[in-house]
Amino acid sequence: MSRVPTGRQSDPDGPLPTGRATLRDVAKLAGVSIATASKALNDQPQVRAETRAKVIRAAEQLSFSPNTLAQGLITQRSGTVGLLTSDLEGRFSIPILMGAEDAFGSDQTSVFLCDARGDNLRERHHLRALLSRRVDGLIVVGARPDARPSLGDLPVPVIYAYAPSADPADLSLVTDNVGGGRMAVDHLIRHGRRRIAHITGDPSYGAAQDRARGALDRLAEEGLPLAGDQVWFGAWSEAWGRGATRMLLQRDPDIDAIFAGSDEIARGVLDVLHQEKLAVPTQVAVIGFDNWNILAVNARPPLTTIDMNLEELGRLAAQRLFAAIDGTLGSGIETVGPRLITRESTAPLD
Amino acid sequence: MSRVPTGRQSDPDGPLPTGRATLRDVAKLAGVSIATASKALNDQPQVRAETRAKVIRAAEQLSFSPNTLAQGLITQRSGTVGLLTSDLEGRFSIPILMGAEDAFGSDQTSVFLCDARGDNLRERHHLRALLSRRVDGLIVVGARPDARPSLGDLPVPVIYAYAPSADPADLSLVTDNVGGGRMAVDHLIRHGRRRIAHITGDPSYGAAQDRARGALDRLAEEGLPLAGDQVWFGAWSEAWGRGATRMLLQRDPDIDAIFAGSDEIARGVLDVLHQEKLAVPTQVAVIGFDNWNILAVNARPPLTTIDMNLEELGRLAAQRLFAAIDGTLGSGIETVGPRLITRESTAPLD
DNA sequence: TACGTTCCTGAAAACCTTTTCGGTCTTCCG
DNA sequence: CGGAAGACCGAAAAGGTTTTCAGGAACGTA
Repeated sequence: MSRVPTGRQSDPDGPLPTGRATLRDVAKLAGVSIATASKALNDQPQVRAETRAKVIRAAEQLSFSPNTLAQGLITQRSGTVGLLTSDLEGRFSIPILMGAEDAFGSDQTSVFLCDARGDNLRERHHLRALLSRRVDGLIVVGARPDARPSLGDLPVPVIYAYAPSADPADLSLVTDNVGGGRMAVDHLIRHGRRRIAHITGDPSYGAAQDRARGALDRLAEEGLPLAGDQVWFGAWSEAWGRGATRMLLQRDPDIDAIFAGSDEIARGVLDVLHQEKLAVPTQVAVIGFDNWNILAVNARPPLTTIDMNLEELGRLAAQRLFAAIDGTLGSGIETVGPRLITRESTAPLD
Repeated sequence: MSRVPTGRQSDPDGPLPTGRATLRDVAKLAGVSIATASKALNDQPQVRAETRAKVIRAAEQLSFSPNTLAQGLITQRSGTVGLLTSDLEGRFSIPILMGAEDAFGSDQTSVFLCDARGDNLRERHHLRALLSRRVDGLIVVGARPDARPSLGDLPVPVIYAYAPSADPADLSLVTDNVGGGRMAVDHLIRHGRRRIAHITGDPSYGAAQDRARGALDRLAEEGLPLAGDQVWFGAWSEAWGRGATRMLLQRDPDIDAIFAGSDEIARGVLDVLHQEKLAVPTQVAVIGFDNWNILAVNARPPLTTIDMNLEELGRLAAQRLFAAIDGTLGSGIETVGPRLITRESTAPLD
């Protein structure tokens, strides 16, 4: 049974609009006025069932599809939002984007994607264009999880995702890196590991600091020392994972677990452990961070890791934005909890 | 020196619109009619310089930004295009998207991003929504580089990128996999390799077949046999790369180069070569395919690979689309040539 | 038959901009 | 000084839809 597109909604079963029929055409074909046609298609009550059926049939015949531009003009709502990102190629904006796309039903809201490529000027360009297009709201995804400058006062609600706004009056949604670090170490401890080291990336990243802090907190609670005497900060690369692991093993050959600050680093760690004939996970357990599938699943053995729940973050951003479009927007920083993905690189110690 | 937004263009130096001023407001403030205001801001000639200045000043004061919806309604051109993809998480749509975004100047055209997640119904949903939004054109990015069903006749031009349309009346832009395979083997031959093997992915992928064909063609030209007696088809994974390499070495320990059908596979190949104490590139050269940075750059040693030039493909798609919006669209399949990225995993044999 | 309800329908305004076309004012030439 | 040409400006229509409000038809009741 096939219905006609009504207002914003649309019926996937109907034929695709091949022409450019307008409401006027539908009305003429149905023998009613434009006003009646509109009401019939939008489920307004003041139209007789028989008339409605006539209109619907006409709309189907012409495969009418309402002009959203005109609707937006009159309702003062375009049904679009802008997603302004700074690192499309990076792996962070994509899951967020998917989560957001998911949360806005496809026929309710469409997403304009803009990549500023880290360039401030380009960001302003995009912003101008989006506002000109009368987007109903904006999601800003930063390149790295550290505070970024606020866009200031805009005529539409803005949500900062992944990278929080520097202005506490804005609403930001970020991942809980402290909790993630804690969760990683907790998992290792539960599996009987006692000599846990931590190799991570660029110390200028708040995320690196936060994950380390979470890890140290959890160790402290358990009265355990950090193996290797220090947090091994470096770079977010496999090469650093390899180098740090070598140094670490030299200083402290007795470790039984390594918490890597990213899956990339974890790959380097695994590589050197193999070289040194240390069995994973039986002798040394390894846990990564990010759940970057291509790296984690293909690792040898597949990598236990912390997933930052970025899709969830995107979904949440969309929901908050949606709520804010009518009502008023909150402020401050909200965090999204991480999730442990267990694979084979960690296992209970016998 | 600061100019006001004029028509479609906008000035990044100007203040961001904080309010919702309309042309009427600008006209009133400037003491002219709406028509004159419009003409002044759009660089129409029939307005005195002095008047124009007045209007521009007023527009600046109100930080006016024209309502693109209204413009679209009247010009019958929304200044938007839809990008309909099936694998956002995959690595293929992103570069294409970036190329396309790049080619459409940000203030000329904005991109609606829709991910159908491989679901046909969802694709039709998105399509309906996009047509309702009166996009000026459509780029369809398939999930894998094999022919996909055509969307049929639509009121806007459509370009199929990466995965060609099954209907030859459509215009498709794809990468040249045969050329890529040829280029990879050519590179190895030029570096003095004579015993070249090929390990690749799922044989049901046209891309796997095409790359293999290109490789074999080039070998034949040189009168060289394929080392390992066969093309090693399997899966697009590191694990297969590892497994195939082991089998290959058993059958033919004397190879001096391996062409991997993807960077993922190449990583598996490298892994086993290390285990077997075969030096790369001095004893065995390895070349990958895709130039997937995270895998290729971090490899040990960094991986020479074939880049499919996907950004270029996206840029080209945007250009073709742009041209088609006024004129008429071509048809058939156009290919984009690949590019060799030389890193350290291949080197001349002494 | 006249009148008050109830139910439907349609005319028209509104959203914001672009563009055409007619009108006014200046200027210059004869 | 009269008139033509040119420069500049504004009224109005158009684009496609939603929504308000007034009017018409059918019906029941007195």
